[in-house]
Amino acid sequence: MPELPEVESVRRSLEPHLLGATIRGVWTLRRDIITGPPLGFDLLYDGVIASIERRGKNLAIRTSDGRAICVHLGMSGQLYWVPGPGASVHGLPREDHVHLVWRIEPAGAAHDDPRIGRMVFRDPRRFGGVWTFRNGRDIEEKHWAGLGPDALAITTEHLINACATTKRAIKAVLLDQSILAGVGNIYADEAFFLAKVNPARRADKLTHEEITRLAEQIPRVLSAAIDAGGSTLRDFVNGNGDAGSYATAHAVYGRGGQPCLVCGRALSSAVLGQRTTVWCPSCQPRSPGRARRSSS
DNA sequence: AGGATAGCCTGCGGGC
DNA sequence: TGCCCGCAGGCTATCC
Repeated sequence: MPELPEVESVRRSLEPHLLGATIRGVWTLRRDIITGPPLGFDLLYDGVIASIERRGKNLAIRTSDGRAICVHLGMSGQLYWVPGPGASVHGLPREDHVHLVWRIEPAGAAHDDPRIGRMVFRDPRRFGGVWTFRNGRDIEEKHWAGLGPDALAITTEHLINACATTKRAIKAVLLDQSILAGVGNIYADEAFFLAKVNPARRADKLTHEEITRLAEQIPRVLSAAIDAGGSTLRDFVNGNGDAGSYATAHAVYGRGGQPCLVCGRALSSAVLGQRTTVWCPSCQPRSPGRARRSSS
């Protein structure tokens, strides 16, 4: 469930705790969520954190000596800060499904400095994971090489080109991280509604006007969701344990059968691109340019 | 080769 | 109350 806005909320909330601080301890409670060398060294032990970056739904944490890790939250992953000194899972608010813990101290901290804390990776469903890189450049050059541009930086031209060469439904195209990185099921449906585009339409049959509207609405809805701290449906929290409020703004996601907020007609729901998809049959007609009745 | 599909995994809600 | 089933979903592997 964490999509671009949720991952960005995590990034922003962790950044002040991490930058310039040193990793003084690493506890691996579940090794099989790690891809790559799994030693403490590979998980940035003794490194000074230089940056925490995001591309699509991925996070990269880099140390000043060139090491780096990539964190992906999958759908139930959490990366959060627990203030205060402590080791491993001892004293954590939730100890189930915790897979990795880092002890982090800011520069020059005394042993009881309140800025000391732990960063915790927790992932009940284990669709997420951590990738280690002794050479941090391998993240862009290898691990992220197959990702499309970040969805916040989408251009109309890029989307037009991507749509021209595929017969897939536009919904499947937006979910394809090699075309655009960061959009998942929630924000895809929201962007389709705002752009008045039917998600089942074949990508190569879309008009330039429709693609232009999508290219405008995708970053718009993502930015609005970031400003709200993301969407919390069940258990998403940012790095400080705070829920996001954007779920209250969802116009279509999770609202199948309920009235369209614009026209009042019942929203349709169907599986498309392997994902439950919700849209308004009146506001997002199958034929562009003219709204008409259609069977749900 | 592009595109569709199965599988990974746990928690939760609905139905009985 | 308790059990079983279906569903949720990002991504990879595999099949067609």
